[in-house]
Order: sequence, then C-alpha cells, then structure tokens
Amino acid sequence: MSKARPLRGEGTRDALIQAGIEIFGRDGFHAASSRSLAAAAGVNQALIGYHFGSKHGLYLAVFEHVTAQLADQLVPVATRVGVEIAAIEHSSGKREARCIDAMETLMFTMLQLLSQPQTAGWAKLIVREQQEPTEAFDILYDGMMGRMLGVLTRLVALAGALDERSQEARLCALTLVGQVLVFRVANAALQRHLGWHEGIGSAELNAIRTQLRINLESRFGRRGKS
Amino acid sequence: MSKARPLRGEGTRDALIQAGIEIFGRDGFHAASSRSLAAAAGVNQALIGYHFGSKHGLYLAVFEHVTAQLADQLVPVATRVGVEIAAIEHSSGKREARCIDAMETLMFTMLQLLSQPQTAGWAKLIVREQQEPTEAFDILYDGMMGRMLGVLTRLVALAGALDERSQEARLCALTLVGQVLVFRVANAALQRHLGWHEGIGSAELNAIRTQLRINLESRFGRRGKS
DNA sequence: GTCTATAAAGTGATAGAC
DNA sequence: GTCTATCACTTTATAGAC
Repeated sequence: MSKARPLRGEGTRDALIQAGIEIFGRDGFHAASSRSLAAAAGVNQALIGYHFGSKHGLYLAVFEHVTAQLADQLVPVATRVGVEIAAIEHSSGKREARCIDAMETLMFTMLQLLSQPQTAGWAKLIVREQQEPTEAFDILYDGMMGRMLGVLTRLVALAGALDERSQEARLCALTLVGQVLVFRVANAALQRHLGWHEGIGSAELNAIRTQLRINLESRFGRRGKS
Repeated sequence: MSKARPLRGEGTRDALIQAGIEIFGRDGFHAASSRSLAAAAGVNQALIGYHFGSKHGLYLAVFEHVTAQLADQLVPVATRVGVEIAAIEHSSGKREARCIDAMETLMFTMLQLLSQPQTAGWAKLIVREQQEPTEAFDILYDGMMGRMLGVLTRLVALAGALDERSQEARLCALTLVGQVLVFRVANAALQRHLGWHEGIGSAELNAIRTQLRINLESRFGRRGKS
C-alpha cells in the first residue's frame, strides 16, 4: 500500500474492499469499526458512506468480491469436471477410477485455494458468516458454493451408483468437503496437533493430498489398493 | 429465566456465563456488549465487573465452563476407548474391526454432542475462537481437544499399522474429525444443500452415522464390504 | 451482592468546505 | 472524490449508595 497521493474513485473502492476482507474477517461485522476499516484502507472514514452507502453496504460488497474471486478460480475446474462427468456417464469401463480422479481434482483445488495465505481472510469471513448467516451468505452460496456442492454430489452418485438427488450422495459429498475444510476451519487445532506453526506450504499440501487420495480410493475404488 | 427476585452470588455468575455462551457465540467478543450480556442474564451490567473483573474475564470464564462441559461428556468415552486401545494392542485378531468400532464410537459421540441444540452456542464460540485464537483457545485445547485428537490418532495408527506420532496418522485423524465437524461448521451450507432447515434430529443423525460408518469401513476394513 | 449514575472513550453517519 | 468536523448515540468500567 504505497500511496503518498490519494487513490481516486475505483482505487478507493478496491482499497476499502481489501481492508474489509481483512478487518471484517478478523473482527466480524459488528466489531469492525468504520474507522479501522478506513485506516486499513488508507482512506478517509467518510468515504465508506460515499462509496457504499454504509458499513453494511461495504460488507455486502466484500462478499460479492470474494464470491467472484472464488468463482474465478473454481468455476473453470467445476466446468471441466462437469464435462468429464458427462463423458463418464456415456462410457462403460473404469468409471470409479475416473470419478476418483475428478473428485481428487475438485478437492485438491479447494484445498489449494483455502490454504493460500491470500485467502485466509476469505476463509475467516466465510466461516463467520456460516455461523450466523445473513443475506451476505446468499451471495456466496448462490454465486459459488451451491454449484461446487452440486458437482461433487454428482460425482459421488456416479462413483457409488446412487441417485445424485439422494440424501446418501449429498451426505457423502459433505463428508468429502469436511475433509478439506477441516484444514482451514480447525486452524488453531492444526497448529497444535501437527506442529504446523508456519501454515500450510507445498510439502504440507502434498501430505494432505496423499491422505485425501487414500480416503477416496478406499471409499470408491474397486477393491484393489494403490 | 423466571426470576422476579435477584439471583445471588453463584446464581448471578451462572446466569452471566450462560448469557456469555449465547451472546459471545452469536456476536463475537468485541460485538457482544456488556449491556446485552447483562440483559440476557437478567442482571445488572455492573455485576460483570464485580464477578469477573471485566468483559474479558467473563469471556475466559465462559471458555472454562464450556471446556469443562465438553470434557464431562467426552473424557469418559475417551477413557473407555483408551482402555480398548490397550486391549487391542495386546490381542492378535480382528484388530481393524475393533478399531473401526472404537472410531465410530468417538466420532458419533462428537457428532451427537455437536448437533444438540444446547451445544450450538458452544460450537459457534469455538469456531470463532479457532479463526483468531487467543488465550481462550488454550483453555479449550489443553482441557479437552488435544486429548480427543490424541486418542483418535492412536486408533488410526493402530488400524493402519502406523506410528501414532507419524504425520500420516495425525493427518488421517484430522480428516476423520473433518467429516464430523463439517456438519456443524458448514451449518448454513447444510441447510441449503440438504434442505435440513429444522436442524439435525435423530433421523438426520442416523443418516450421517451410516455415512461415517461406510467411510470408516472402506478406509480401515480388510477388503470385504458390509 | 446489588444497585444507580456517570466518566471517558468509541461508534456510525453526515453536513459542508474544497 | 476527498476531506474535516461534529452530532447523536453506545461502549466499558467504576465510584459510591444501600
């Protein structure tokens, strides 16, 4: 944030949204003060009202921004997996193996995204919002989360010969999501249980990926191991 | 909360701690005001200072209370599982099956605890604290969480012929915890993806348990299915 | 142990100059 | 588009009566 000169218009909006990710994520909506938001953005406090109407307006704008960023990274992968699902459905053999690869792709993409330092703020924000959902959660679910859950559920159904609308398939998909989420959500517990005080780097990412792969192969593979 | 007459001493402390679970969980530490805490407890605002020194003192007392409550319910199960682990270690056959049963017991106990309406406040409190851990998290980890993770890790190691201090065993234990946690943490997503708007009842609990069991048997069972 | 009252600081929003 | 200044209100903590 090197700005001896004032940002203008769009720049101020962006700076406030970035500050919002950090400050709302750290403190929550209520505890984040307009003054701390403005200070973190390096702009005047009155500009929140000018650009977003109110602190709440900035909050919603932050969720729109985060949803768009997440979608940017996840939708292409989800689309590719969707194509692969259609291909698997019209083929005969090796269904399980192809489904497992696709699930691993989805889960690892989510894991990578969630473990980047840049997304730490997004994750805090989302976890907070899940506990006490407001209209900001709708932005997130409708814009990205629902689609990801849907694709994963279709894969689970395909690999397990279930109806994709069945409760079993949906529940199983959630247990898969849980295996990824825990590494972001149980942050503080991770640090203590694994000694990963420096966060999740590429070595850690690979170790987690290996476990996820083993779990997927055990769960959906045709008997044989490795 | 029927109290035409003032609570005295201990009663005031208890009322404030209960109010703290609800209000701190709902609003977070900063956004929870002393006035709303006192109002929820039905006591005078000045009594927070008298009994706990400050709002922060009440916050820590709330975590000590929640940790004690969780430990009350989990430590007996963890102890029984610890005995079972010792028994399995000194036996020869059916190791996997016994380990799976023990893991299911642990996970279902956690799931039940997390899905009770009474513990909803605890869960929110803990999830918040994990995102931005303070000294309150130490109370929780040292008092209960570390022990549960330890027991689960020992079981994973035993079932998978791993060293219980290995990273593999610890990571796998975390993926198991994740499969339970997701049902509390991704609360709002659950409601939308599964349509469980009324929360998790006994029918839902059984459906989840079945999935967890399948996952455990796939992962740790000797080939053959069900 | 509980109350009222209040001090001192912080809050979101906005009017008006530039 | 950005700033300063300020209003009206809430915040935590505490002094002092009972």
